[in-house]
Amino acid sequence: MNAVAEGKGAEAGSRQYLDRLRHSCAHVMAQAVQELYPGTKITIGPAIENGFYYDFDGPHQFTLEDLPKIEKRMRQIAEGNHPFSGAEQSYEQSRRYWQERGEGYKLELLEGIKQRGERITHYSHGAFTDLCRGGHVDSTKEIRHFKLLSVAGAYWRGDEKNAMLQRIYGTAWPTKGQLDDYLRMLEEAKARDHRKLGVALDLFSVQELAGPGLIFWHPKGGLMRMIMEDWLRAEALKRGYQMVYTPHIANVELWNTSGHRSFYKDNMFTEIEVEKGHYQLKPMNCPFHVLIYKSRLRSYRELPLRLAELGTVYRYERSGVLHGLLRVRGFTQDDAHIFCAREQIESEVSGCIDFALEVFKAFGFSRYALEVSTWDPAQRDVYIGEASDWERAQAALENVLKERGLPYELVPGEAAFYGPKIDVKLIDAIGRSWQLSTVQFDFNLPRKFELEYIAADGSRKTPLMVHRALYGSIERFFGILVEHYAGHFPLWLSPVQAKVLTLTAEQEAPARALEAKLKAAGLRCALDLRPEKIGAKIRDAQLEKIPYMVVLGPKDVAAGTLSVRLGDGRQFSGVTEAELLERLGGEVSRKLVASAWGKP
RNA sequence: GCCGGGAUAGCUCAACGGUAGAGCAAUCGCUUCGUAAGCGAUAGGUUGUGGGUUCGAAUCCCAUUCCCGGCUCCA
Repeated sequence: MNAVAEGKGAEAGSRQYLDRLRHSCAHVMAQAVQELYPGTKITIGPAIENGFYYDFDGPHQFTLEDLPKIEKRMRQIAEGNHPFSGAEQSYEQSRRYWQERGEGYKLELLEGIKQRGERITHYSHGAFTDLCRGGHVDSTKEIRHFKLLSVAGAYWRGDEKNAMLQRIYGTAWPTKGQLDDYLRMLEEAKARDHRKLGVALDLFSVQELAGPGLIFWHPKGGLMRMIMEDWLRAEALKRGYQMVYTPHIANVELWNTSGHRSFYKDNMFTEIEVEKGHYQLKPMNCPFHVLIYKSRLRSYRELPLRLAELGTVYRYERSGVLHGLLRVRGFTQDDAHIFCAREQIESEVSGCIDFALEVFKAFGFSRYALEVSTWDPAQRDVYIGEASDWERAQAALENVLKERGLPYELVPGEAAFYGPKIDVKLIDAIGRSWQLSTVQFDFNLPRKFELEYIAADGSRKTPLMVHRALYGSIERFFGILVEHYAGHFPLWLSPVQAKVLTLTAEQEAPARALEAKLKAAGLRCALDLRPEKIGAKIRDAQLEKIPYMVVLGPKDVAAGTLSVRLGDGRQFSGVTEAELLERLGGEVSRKLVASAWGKP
């Protein structure tokens, strides 16, 4: 047996070290599980984004209650200070080893390794050995700060035709501080969960009687959505988009022409029969915008033609994947399709990126990650369209980002079959990333629908089509906003911007007058006249996450000024009505979150 | 769809084979009070739904709907 050297150049805390630590932790977990639950078969146990998992198959059905026991055993193993060591094996050696132990999944993996002609290595620590390509820490004693998090089902090799395995997830970090930070982040994420806040703030609901994945926007959520839509429409018009409306269903012939009936069939709701026609709910808006384009002969002078719509689409999603507002069956896309000439693609893509950055800024996202998904030239046949168009479009996508100095990741082979794209992942307030905005080329539909325009030289040409969505889905974007702000929305989005709280019944008249003035100034204002103590009124307003609380008591009325409390608890006294109005108005127009306002 | 876990008052939860309860919210009174919960009363439930076991089911069994954690997929 030849010892295998591990590449351990990377320093502690690096991505490589984290992966090694977590993967090592997975090995230790596999050992603990096999000791505690004899007869459990091991499969694979990789490091992932923030931790690791191991998939098992066995007679014992794992539950959350098992985790502390497994953790305890893991600690004992880790403290044993067992070095990790690897050794190359012959195929025969390895096969015998796993056969003796009845580890069928390992034998299957071994066959794969053999077929690919890769080295077969076994890695061990203490009494435990795994078929593994390596990547471990030096010793189990480095594994100290970890926690098992959850149990879940997972298909062997991710294929639903295969056996369902049991997966245990965990997280591991080099220091206690990092582990605690991560666990705190998970707690924080739980507290901000848009599904919880959606109920607490009365924003939206899902109704069992209506069906899963269908969203009911309540008055407060609906108002916020309206503000988001109005703002986006106004921005779109400024940028030369033209708003359109299209139907929610269309004859199946449309979907046959577009190709959706073949490549998107599994995600479409089934047919509705009406008289002699068959119709289907739209899963995408694209073909509708294409039909508007095609409604008459187009000239190069009209290009770029930017058609935008807040288009509601319906997609059949399998019941198990639905998730609050983030994954639903009916949702509204801020969809636009830009029809342009080849020489216009760079400026159009640039305009889309510009618009996207404006959206992020407006909603307080300062961090994002960009991905350019290109084709895999080795698989030429799976893609539609001319190679020259692909190359040109991909170059345009990259050039725009380069010119702006925006860092991006190139992901070859990730393009849709109909065109390359830029995806934007937003990073929210607690560091999680969300895929939202997308700018995609579509080489399919212009061809399928035989789109054309008359060029300057009188010839007929096929336009290029760029599909772009910035919010992506209003439902999803809204859900992310709720979590990003933890329900403390900036003033321009807050359903109730200010609430006037009276101390005693004496202040009713001045409070009503103040409310009227704020409303006249276009602010969304509420009034709390209940005969409750001020502390109770403050508490209720805080729980509603109202950004401005205006307290009106006898002293304020006598002085002719107001006492203002901000959502973050800061208080200001002696504020005049004019100051309050100016402050609120300025904050709304500049889309700021409540910030410094002199000294309390 | 699949694996696992759930569903009790508007919300958060208790009761786990023997008459279904609490806090908050709601309603009605009293209290007029200075920055996160004043006091009292009232009302609110075919325990998600349908079936079964049992003298007796929120509790045990089966089916079903929806929700949650994942797999897969994605806006």
